[in-house]
Amino acid sequence: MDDRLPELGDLEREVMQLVWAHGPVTAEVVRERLPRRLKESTVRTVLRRLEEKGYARHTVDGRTYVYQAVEPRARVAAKAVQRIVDWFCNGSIEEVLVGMVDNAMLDQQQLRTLADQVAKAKKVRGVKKE
Amino acid sequence: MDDRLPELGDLEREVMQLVWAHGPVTAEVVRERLPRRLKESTVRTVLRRLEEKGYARHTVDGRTYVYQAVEPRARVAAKAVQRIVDWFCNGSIEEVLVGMVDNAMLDQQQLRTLADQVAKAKKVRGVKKE
DNA sequence: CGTATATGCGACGATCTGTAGCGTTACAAG
DNA sequence: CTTGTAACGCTACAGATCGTCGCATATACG
Repeated sequence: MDDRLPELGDLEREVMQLVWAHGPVTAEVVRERLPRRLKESTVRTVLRRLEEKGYARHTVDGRTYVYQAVEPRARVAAKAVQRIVDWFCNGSIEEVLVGMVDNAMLDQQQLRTLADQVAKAKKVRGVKKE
Repeated sequence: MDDRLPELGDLEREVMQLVWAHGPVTAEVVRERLPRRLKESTVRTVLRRLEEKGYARHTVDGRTYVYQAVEPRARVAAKAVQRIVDWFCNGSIEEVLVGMVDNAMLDQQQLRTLADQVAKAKKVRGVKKE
């Protein structure tokens, strides 16, 4: 229940972004969307590694592999943050938040607004829950 | 004003924790505090790399190097989080927070409490500012 | 059954890390 | 001044990642 996903390299993250952005995708689609022009095999290797690392999963359509994210972007981001919190602050989220305010990345009002939005978001789909 | 600190390895992070925990320290002190028994040169190398990466800085006391953190732990953690937010969510902190609530790492009430604590913390040392 | 095409595998060089040996230098005692 | 000692930086080296491919292979389709 606590799968620690491995870190991603720059290209890997870039590709993962595409997978998240454009629903299920094929290596070819990813290749087209990428800013740099990479060889098909490069893209496929990245996709495969992404799957090994647990970020993506594929299904076969004819003879084509279609990849899609295992977990939504927000959840993965949240886990990454959790890891940061563990590494640096013994799990004290508060310390991090304070640091962010300190660093002017976020102010109290913003934080409060977030709390409201989050509450609302949760309520909206809170019933079905997973 | 936007120095992106490089990532740290496990040992590097462990050592950095010690630097943060026990004020200015020498390689010897770090070595003693570490759980594993490493050679002095190993510790020195890590400390030096930590300095190259911008996490620590040293001053000379006699013929001994005394290391201390460049930035407080909370600020570094905050930057790390900021990076995550940029990577995964186009800078939308909200999305991450929602993800955390979703992931049961934190609930709305906790979030609200944090907002209060943060506001208070800021007020306490808000005047003198840095 | 042959051809085109999508796939996996293996590889290579660059970088990062953990870990340490070693030559060098500065300071204190003889 | 010479020498022993302690602290330092430098260089190294093996193991893991990552970005990037070339290539042999498998397979749907005509």
